[in-house]
Amino acid sequence: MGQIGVQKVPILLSVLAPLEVKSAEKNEAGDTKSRILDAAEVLFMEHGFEATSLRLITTAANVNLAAANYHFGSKEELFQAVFTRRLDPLNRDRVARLSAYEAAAAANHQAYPLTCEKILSAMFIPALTMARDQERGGQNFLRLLGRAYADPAPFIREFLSSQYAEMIARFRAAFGRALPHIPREEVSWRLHFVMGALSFTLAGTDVLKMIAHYHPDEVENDELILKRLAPFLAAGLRAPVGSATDEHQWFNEA
Amino acid sequence: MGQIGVQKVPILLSVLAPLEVKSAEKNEAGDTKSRILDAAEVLFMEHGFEATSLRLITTAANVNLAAANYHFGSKEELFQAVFTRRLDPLNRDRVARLSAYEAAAAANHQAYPLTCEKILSAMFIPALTMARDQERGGQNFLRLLGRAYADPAPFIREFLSSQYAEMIARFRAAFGRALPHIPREEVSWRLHFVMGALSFTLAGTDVLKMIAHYHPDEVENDELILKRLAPFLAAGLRAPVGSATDEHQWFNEA
DNA sequence: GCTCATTTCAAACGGGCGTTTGAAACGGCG
DNA sequence: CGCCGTTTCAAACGCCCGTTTGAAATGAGC
Repeated sequence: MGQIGVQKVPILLSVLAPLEVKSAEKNEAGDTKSRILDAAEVLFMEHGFEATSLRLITTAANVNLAAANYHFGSKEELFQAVFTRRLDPLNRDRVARLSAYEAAAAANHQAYPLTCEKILSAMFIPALTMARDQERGGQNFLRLLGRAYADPAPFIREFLSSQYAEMIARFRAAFGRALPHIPREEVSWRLHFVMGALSFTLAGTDVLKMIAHYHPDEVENDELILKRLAPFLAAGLRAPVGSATDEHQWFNEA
Repeated sequence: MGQIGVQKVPILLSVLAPLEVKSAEKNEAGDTKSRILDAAEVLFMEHGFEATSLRLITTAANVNLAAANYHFGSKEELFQAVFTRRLDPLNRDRVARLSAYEAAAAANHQAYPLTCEKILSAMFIPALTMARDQERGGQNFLRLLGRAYADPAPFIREFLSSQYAEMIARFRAAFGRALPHIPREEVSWRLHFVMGALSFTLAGTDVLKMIAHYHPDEVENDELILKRLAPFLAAGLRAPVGSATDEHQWFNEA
């Protein structure tokens, strides 16, 4: 009866309790909470937030319907839990990798500042590592992430914004140093475009499958896709900035 | 009683009927069908497909709930009607503009093939014209479009895919001619990235407002944003393709 | 073996959903 | 006017939703 209203109690107690790993006693992998998170990750990715019901999730996870509300409080909090589980470590890895690159470059005076390619690889390699690791969600989570970027629900936007704040600030600063001849504001916009192309690509929007006459084995391999995306983005980041006179070239001719 | 089952009847008859423009006799602009489309366009953009109810739409449009099903058949068909009304003319404009550029360039032998910038402007200018025209949906529709790209609902993906097929084929061919030294498959992927960055940008995902320290007047002005996006994309399209040896530069270093 | 906090469970609650219905209102036309 | 196809309307249908409830099961510690 005392489960709601003190939502974190189950979590805290399971931490304080002695570490009993209990092998795998349930039919599926993991305990109830993990099974819910795993099922929710896949179903949110496939159908979106609104179209995925708690009944669908708990049925797929083979747990009771009420377990979702018991462990996570609400559907929104479950959605956020799905993200924090993966996104927090991912962005920590990205920042750590960028810091490692910068430290190594600072030691070797010639290599500072970092190139755009090097900074992009600090963004991409952790994502690729995750995509290759089925136990960390594989490509499911990256597709979910790409789609969440375009979701209009306010709580999703605010949540992602807060989750990304630190990482974005670090990478904007790095790109600013890599592109000293480009105005800071332009760098900000280009970072925006980079995130857009990246999330759109990771989301795997089959809408535009026809755009790329891909080989079937490629679309299942994020690594090959990102190897195509990275040179594209690096060149865009380094592009000369459009001047006021370019305006006519772009938008005012006959 | 005979309204369902022959969904197009109201449309056909209104065409066959004598042209009575009837000024503006309703309190809001347009007839019932247009008012539903206008309200649906805004609400789908703000909340997405699943989270927008027909009751919300018909209330905002000041029409009876049943009018939505009477005129459009179902919620899905209403959604598609919202898109065809804007997207069909938009993509027709794009293809027509590209054809006009190609015809003009063919007359002037020096200017063939078109530059990437010219091809991109054939994609962007019609979108900008629409964004500036409040009577054609303004920026609302473009944001809706950007978000629909990432929507997982199968009927949305299939619908957009069919709506874009012709335009994409034409532009892929144009980019292929503009970039003869780049493999066709690579061009396809880069067109995919272009569409991603474009739709992500048009969707105006406030999630990443913090990425760009934008001036408030800029975020409301798609024209300025696209002027930043176009040079970025043109440079990416022209980027040297990553070779097998570049692989190590990107993803296998320490 | 009893206690008691934690977790699971079946059932229900209230409400919003897309859609359908049948009657009423409208409007051009013989 | 009376007809009849078209459109509007209030009401309802059946369904699924997120959440809550209170009891049953569980299991470690005294």
